[in-house]
Amino acid sequence: MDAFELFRKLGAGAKFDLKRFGQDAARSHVGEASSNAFSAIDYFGTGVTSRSQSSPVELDDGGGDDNEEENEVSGAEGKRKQRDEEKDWTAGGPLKDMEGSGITWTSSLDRKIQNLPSDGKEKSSLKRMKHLHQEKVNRIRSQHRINVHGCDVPDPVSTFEDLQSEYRLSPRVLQNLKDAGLTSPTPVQMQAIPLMMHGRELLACAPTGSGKTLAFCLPLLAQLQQPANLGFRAVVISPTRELANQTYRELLRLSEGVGFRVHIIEKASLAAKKYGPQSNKKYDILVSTPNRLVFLLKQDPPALDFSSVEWLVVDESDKLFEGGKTGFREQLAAVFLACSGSKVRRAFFSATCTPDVEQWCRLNLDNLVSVNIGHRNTAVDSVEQKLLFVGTENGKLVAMRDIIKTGFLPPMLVFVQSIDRARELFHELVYEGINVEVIHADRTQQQRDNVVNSFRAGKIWVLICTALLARGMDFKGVNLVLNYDFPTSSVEYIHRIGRTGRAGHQGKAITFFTENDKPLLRRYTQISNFKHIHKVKRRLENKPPTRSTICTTPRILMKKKGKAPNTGPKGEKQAAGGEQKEKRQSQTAVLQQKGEKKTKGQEQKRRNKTQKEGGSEKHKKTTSNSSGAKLKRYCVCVHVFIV
DNA sequence: AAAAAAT
Repeated sequence: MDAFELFRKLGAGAKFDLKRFGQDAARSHVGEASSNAFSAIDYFGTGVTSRSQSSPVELDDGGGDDNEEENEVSGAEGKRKQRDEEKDWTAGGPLKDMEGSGITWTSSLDRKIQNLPSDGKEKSSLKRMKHLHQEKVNRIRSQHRINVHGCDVPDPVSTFEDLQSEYRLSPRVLQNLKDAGLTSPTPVQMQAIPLMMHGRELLACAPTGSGKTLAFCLPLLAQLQQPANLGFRAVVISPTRELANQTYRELLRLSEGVGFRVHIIEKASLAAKKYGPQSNKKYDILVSTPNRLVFLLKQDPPALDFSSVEWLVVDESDKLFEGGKTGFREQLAAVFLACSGSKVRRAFFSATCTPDVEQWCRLNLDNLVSVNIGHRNTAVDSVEQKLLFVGTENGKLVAMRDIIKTGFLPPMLVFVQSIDRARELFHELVYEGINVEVIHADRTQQQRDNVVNSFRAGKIWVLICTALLARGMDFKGVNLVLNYDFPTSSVEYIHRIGRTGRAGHQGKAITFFTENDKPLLRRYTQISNFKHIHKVKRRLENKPPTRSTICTTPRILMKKKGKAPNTGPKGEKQAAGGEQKEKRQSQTAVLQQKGEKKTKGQEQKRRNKTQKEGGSEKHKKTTSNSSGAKLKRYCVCVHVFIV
């Protein structure tokens, strides 16, 4: 097996994480179950939801990746019920209308059947038609690798137009879809949209870049129908502000001309006035990270009213279910509690799903439907994955410079493990004459926003980032994801490389690994023979080295964490600033060597602009060295690929 | 294990 093959395994997760992480997750929550506020029974047993709990349906995801879980349905009773329910929906049995939704689930075929005269002979032929219809539905599902589990599952929709005819999606929204260049639904959209339109609670698991955002945004718009002055009727929760913002923008785009009021909380302090209970202006849809919601809900009186929420969407649900002292889990629980309305429905979406999340959904959601697209917890095959042995930390830098020098097609995302390492790598690369930026949670929101915008605009070629950007972010045309630091789990790996190869496009991912990462790699892949990987190492070592350039580097990269004692955040920043200043001069020197002369006037102009944008000057200075035009030139003159 | 998340 060569490195490539090995990596396939890593990404495709054959033996990779499923059981291991499943067990880990289960283990880490054992102690919590009784005390954690999110513990299902404590939490929802308090009569917060008045819905009748249908008996849990055994969910067999077919992947066999949750075998270690105890089966919740015990005894013959449960089994029988499950069989009955399955029989019901696979036979395409008649369905109840959703209360109050006014939407009939009945398919067009069923309507036809109802309209026909019903003597005995007709009936039997109709039965046959129904059977054929069900076969067709099954074919569509298997063709798109849609796996559903649950009872009374509506048919998937094959076109967006069907959403208009069957679910009264506004024509304007349909037009907005078309304007955005979206012509037909992706598999997760085909199945999840009808489900949400029927008010069904669901857990949807679909690969990165497969259109999950649209899969919940469309039904929100379609089901809320039109703006109402009721306060928030739908809430979407995301793990990062960047993702929340992206979802918000998506909702704005889709609802353009429909008059929905979509909102995102920018500053919690301003939030209360804007749409607190006493405010006149009522928004329909809210997108936010959870903690600021908790903050607002906790105020006395609460600055937020979630009593009219009809839909609560939890994006990246496995992330938001992370427990522990500092995890999101408790925050999520508080938000759930605040949605006190009787008709609140919940939907969970993610590319990866832990048994933990699934079990919670199974126990707590009303008549859960679980949708899985393809195999669970796998990397998308539209990403060409490569694994590169670089020996040591220094080797990473060598290989990184090699990639930059040999040529690559920007933009590229570079993932590192920690904020410190992000800073360090940025300092290393700032002088390479490329457009590099860095983003992590320690930067100001203004800086973060600027970086994301510039990256979207193609002004940044290399963006160094932490896990902040690992999930959900949809940057069009990221050509390469570089895992500079080895990901700490398969789940993280899947999300990171999922920033490329989206929406059917091709992408590339390279992952560096060192001697130190081997145990991790071995653990993930259960591979003990590194013979072939050493070959890769040799190849790298035989390359005409760019070694002369690394002599300035090790000091920083080898630096141990927790280095300077008693430097608070402030002291640290100042120190970094000083360092930066010093280095900026040397950078200028490099640039001039390369013939990138700039007049003083230009320089000043740029600086002013930078300051107006509120970006950090040190960063902006490097990125603004190059405009879009220069980027193009770069793309042309460097040859496309690497490694 | 680290990152992210309110003011």
